[in-house]
Amino acid sequence: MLNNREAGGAELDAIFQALADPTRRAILIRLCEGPASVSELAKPFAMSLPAIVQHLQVLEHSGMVRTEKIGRVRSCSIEPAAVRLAEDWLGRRRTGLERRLDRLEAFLKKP
Amino acid sequence: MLNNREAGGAELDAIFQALADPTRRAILIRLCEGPASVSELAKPFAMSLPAIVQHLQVLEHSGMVRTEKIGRVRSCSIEPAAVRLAEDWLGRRRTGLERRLDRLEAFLKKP
DNA sequence: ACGATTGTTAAGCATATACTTAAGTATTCT
DNA sequence: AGAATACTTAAGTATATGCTTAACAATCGT
Repeated sequence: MLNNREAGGAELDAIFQALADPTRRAILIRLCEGPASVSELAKPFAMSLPAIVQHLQVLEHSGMVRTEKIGRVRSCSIEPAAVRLAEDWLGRRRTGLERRLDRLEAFLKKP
Repeated sequence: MLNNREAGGAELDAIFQALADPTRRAILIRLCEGPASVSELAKPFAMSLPAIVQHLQVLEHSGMVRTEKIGRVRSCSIEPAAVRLAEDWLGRRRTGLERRLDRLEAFLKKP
């Protein structure tokens, strides 16, 4: 049987899982502008603060967000390396596909 | 409040959700090699056939896989456009981040 | 010290996910 | 026709997810 290492491992599980929710994607978009506190992040949403904290935990567990508590405020920032992990996985699929389509094209063009 | 259009919409929900499972990612990897039937796809896994069919339904709902039944066999193939949708979303985050880091760098280098 | 701010913890709930087994349907082969 | 193949459908189950409210810390400004 295939294990999940071949498909990219538990790290990608957590990353794509985190990306699968629109609230979490919106949080990531916001964090691309720069670090923010929990309540700053929560402000745009019609959702309780604990709900946002839970989303942040999912994002942190995925490695795409890092948080640090200073005094009473927790500062959240994005971790580009983890984001790139997901992008790279998709990129590898695409290049695999392109290779295959090139071979197909070459085959069809044979004299 | 932010709606999920700003975060990319329900289409991305389904795509990232589909990507969040290692079995489904392994199926996608296999489909990059070319189309396959349901039981061909199922063979590498220690899982019942209905379980694989359910994974395929998730993938199909995400738009990343297209299936067509011919006779008694259902042929599954990958849909590169949907895969690219996810990659592009991540790419936009990265370029946003890079722009920001460039601005930061420029600021730090000011005389 | 006191009150406001900022976040945390816990419990509960409704729905969704990832499977299973058992029984069915449609095709193809002989 | 009858048996084998390739799914399909249905029903059940265990765990995970996305929220909620209520009550509890910790820290900061005055």
